[in-house]
Amino acid sequence: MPRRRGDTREQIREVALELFAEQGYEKTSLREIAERLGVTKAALYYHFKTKEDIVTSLFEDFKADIDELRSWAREQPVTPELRREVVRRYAEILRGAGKLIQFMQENGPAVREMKAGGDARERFRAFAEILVDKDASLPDQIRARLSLFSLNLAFVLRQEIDADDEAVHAAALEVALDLLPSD
Amino acid sequence: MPRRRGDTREQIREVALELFAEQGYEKTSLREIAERLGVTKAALYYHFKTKEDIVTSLFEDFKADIDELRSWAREQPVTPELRREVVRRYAEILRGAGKLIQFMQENGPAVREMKAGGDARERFRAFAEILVDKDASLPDQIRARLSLFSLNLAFVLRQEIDADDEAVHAAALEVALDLLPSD
DNA sequence: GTCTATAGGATGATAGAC
DNA sequence: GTCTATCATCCTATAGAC
Repeated sequence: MPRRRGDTREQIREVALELFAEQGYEKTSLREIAERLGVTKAALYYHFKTKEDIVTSLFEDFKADIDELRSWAREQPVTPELRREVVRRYAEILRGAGKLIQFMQENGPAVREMKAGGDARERFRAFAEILVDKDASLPDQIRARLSLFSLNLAFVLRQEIDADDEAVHAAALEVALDLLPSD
Repeated sequence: MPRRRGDTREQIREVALELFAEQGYEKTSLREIAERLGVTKAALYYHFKTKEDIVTSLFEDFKADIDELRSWAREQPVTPELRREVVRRYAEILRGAGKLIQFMQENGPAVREMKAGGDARERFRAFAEILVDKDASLPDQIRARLSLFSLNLAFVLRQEIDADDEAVHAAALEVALDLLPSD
């Protein structure tokens, strides 16, 4: 059965993300990705210039979503309600990006060294500055970071807590909103 | 200048932890560790049977501290004050283990596959069950996990927030205590 | 677009001399 | 305890045929 035209690139992305999230970036070889797809390594190199290029491609949609949210937020006056809305929208973006978040979360050293990873971390950092005043107390600074983190963490906790994804997600969002400065 | 007797094993541990935390487990080769110490790879293999064995050794003190805290906690009646005290003592244990925590945190896939790593994660999981009732609400479940996590996270945030380590640590502890169920 | 074949190198680990 | 030398295996990446 032949692969449908234009499908291969997308299939590489899917399999790569799956493996990167599951067993890590370094431990996942291009040979393994190719084998799962029933092609050779050389075929991968036709679609992506390097291994890192696959990661870059994986981050693209996520980066675009985050940038859109950030530029929207920049146009609004900073109020407690804006902050809550930013967290809600951020949570919505994360929903579709579970494996990417897990990959980012659990492959710090590898991600840090890649351009796309550094960009994503920088975006994450920039969000914290929307959620809390620069001169807020240290505990509030930490709470704001933890708020974003609680959403990321939901993906890890789902495996540990016995409850369905929808419920965990809703609960994580509730916790995240509680962690914002009350002003 | 000759190395002092019995020092080499300890020096290997120090350099390895430094590199594992900084650039990741997989990206750190035994050659690199040996080079930093001015010895050869073969010398490393005299002190440790495998690369994973170095990690096992790194986790040993931490595991002992955690086990002691857990068995102490088991003998106490579960009250809100016990929970707060457990978090305080956990925070104290983490203080001396910054790089190990960072390594654990940022090398999920590698750590997960190693016996010592799995043990450490299991201990972490077990702590959550002391901090919150099994039948507590889902948000409270998440908050309890996030409480422990906030302490871990302090080590990462120190680099990002402009404040001295002592202050960040104290603030992280305050946030952690706030996240416990109020009962 | 996908293949075979291979370059060029690093890696974890071991054997055996000193 | 530390060394030299080596093994077997894996890796990313490329050249060139089909």
